[in-house]
Amino acid sequence: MQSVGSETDLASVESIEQELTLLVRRAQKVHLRGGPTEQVVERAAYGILAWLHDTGPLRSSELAAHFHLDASTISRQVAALEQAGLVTREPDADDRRALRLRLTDRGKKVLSTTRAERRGVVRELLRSWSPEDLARFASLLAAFNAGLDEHLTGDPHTAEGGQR
Amino acid sequence: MQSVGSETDLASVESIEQELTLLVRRAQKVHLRGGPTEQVVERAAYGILAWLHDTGPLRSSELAAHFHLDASTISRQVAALEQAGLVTREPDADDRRALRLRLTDRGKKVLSTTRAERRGVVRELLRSWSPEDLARFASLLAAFNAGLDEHLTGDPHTAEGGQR
DNA sequence: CCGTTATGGTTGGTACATGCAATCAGTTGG
DNA sequence: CCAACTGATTGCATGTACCAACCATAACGG
Repeated sequence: MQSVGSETDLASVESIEQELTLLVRRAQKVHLRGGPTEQVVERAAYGILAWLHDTGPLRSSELAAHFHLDASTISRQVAALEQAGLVTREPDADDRRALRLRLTDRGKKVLSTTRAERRGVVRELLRSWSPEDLARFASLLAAFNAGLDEHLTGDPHTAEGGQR
Repeated sequence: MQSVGSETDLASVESIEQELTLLVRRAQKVHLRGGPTEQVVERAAYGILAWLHDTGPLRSSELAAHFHLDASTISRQVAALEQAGLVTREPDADDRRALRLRLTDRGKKVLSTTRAERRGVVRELLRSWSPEDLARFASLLAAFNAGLDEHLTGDPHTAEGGQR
């Protein structure tokens, strides 16, 4: 048998599964205001603003692919963001069905304050961590996300218990 | 000043915040059936079953405290679990207002298959990781969760940007 | 040129997750 | 015994998400 995985590995996997379950449940509560006088940015909207900011104008479909969400979900969230004046939907010259989403100045400002606040919470949470652990955690999280992305992108069934 | 945090640390924090945002969004999709012929266990219900199994009979309020959720949320989810025959609500002898929640045999069976399936996905996702990284990720996640727990338990406001 | 099929996006309907406010029942301490 | 408290449930509102149906435009094939 090729690299069975020691008992220790299994214990790690079990522990990771457990902690992830808890994390996903609890982390949603760390939901923040867009700043002192700013409007609230929905948890879902924050991710969109951030990704739009970091990667430039995108189409709805590209956002949906990034988050592995249904197009309709993105559509509604984007509609809300536009309503709030945080993004604009410009017709795409190349394809008149499509729209390019772009942050407004207001959107950039709201993202910036919200992001600062969220980073502040994370920094506070990790206040006592060593720089090495911080760096490790960052890189392990990124690796995990990459694996998750692949898992969700590829065949959505291969990764079962084993046989089947 | 005490350990200002180097630029590298800041970059790690930013990266961690980013990855967590994505993780929380994406990880919810890894939602599984309770087994081949078993009923579906809601994402929320899985956590309850698992915690109940691992720590023995609990009250609703204790579950709510563990997950940092409102009592009403737990109440509904527990009602659904009872409906499905996965847990029982036994009157508590000490306090007749309270109920002790206990897994049924069926609940244990469903948990066991669901958990196996989830662990299978995680194992698959982490297939290529070194044992060291697995162990590190497990322990860092646990530490992060502990910090999160503390943050949510304690004053829900102290962890702002910094001064204030 | 049209049909046919494919693609980008929106809208209707539905389900789950969650919080707050109100309520009920039982407990505790004057 | 009454007041204040606590465990739990229920009503109501909101956010997140999916699927199915739909509209508009594109891309192809006669």
